[in-house]
Amino acid sequence: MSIRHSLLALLHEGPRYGYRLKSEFEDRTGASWPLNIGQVYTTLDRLERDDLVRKEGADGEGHVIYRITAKGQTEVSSWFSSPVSRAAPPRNELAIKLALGLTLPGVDVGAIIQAQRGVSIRALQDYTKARRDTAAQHRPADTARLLVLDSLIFQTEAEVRWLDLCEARLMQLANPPR
Amino acid sequence: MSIRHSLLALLHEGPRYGYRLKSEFEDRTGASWPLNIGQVYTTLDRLERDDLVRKEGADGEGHVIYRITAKGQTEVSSWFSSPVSRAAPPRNELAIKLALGLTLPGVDVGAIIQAQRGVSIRALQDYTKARRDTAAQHRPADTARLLVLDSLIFQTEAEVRWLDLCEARLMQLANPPR
DNA sequence: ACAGCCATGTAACTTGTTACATGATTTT
DNA sequence: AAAATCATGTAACAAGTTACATGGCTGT
Repeated sequence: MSIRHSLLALLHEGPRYGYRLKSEFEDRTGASWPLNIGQVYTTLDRLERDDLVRKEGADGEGHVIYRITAKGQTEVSSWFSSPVSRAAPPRNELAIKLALGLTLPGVDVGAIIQAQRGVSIRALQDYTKARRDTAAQHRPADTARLLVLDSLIFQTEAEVRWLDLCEARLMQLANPPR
Repeated sequence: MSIRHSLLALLHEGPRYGYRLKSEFEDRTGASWPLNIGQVYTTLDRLERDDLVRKEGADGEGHVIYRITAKGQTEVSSWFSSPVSRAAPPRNELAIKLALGLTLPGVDVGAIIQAQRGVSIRALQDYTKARRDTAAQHRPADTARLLVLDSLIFQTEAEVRWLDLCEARLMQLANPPR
């Protein structure tokens, strides 16, 4: 539901055409989450189907403009005002992999942890570099991109620390304290 | 692809029937990620379609048994031996919401942050309680469940700290340093 | 008798993803 | 002249989710 709501939120600011929605989304969230342009058009079709936006012919330059409806505005407001539910957190593929690997014979969990730590630390460096390269202006879009990068950095740091903990717990399992 | 691979991984240990796969998955990952039983059967159908498992009539008790194929075993091995890619991290709905909210007029980002912090801290308490209640035996399945809870705890802690940072950055934006 | 778990499935649906086709305009 | 970007769309598909239907078996 992220893309759906994101496009709707951007349309809340004013009528836009598809390609511009893609640009604006990426401008605000950075290159971390690229948005396939095809996805934009299919999502717009579905938003229109659900009466959240209306397709309007063409503007001066011949662009196909979409305008948010009253129902769409209600939807955006309720999206922004309701917190992201932590009742059913998204499945964490890494955690699942380690948890299952631990209980299955013939899986070298230690090797998985080490390989993953390498990947995560490299990702962390990339994010940190991207963060340095992001203009520290005080334009909202810059701040937005910084926040997204910070979020990825925090998440990845937590992942690395979790991997360390897993490794420690793994040793406990190998040498169980009597 | 998580569920697909999880079921395949469990079948790697030996032939199973659908309902048992659900139980074993939840036994190892805890109640954090419930697995809808319907999902198990549809996923098994698709695994069979892709020649990763084979449906075998019935065992002694009349259960519909699935057995992993050679192709399936290859798939499981490559899943366990390849790290989770951080090249295209899953979209973080919370980060998107804040980033967009920051650039849009009429969105009270401060309120979002506070509401979200409340939700996250409550989730953190629930996870911590669940962790205390989880048997600290040295059975692999217990360790697995502990690791999953630790993962959720680490992630949520990181989220709370990130929210604090967002709040601080928000004030900077409101009172830009000359 | 009733609730709850065990057990198997189907149908309809959602979001998201990719590949493809097409063409105009702009930059190198 | 060629490459890149702007711009719109369609078709096919994947994974995941829910609701529904069905029935046996077990414990209270």
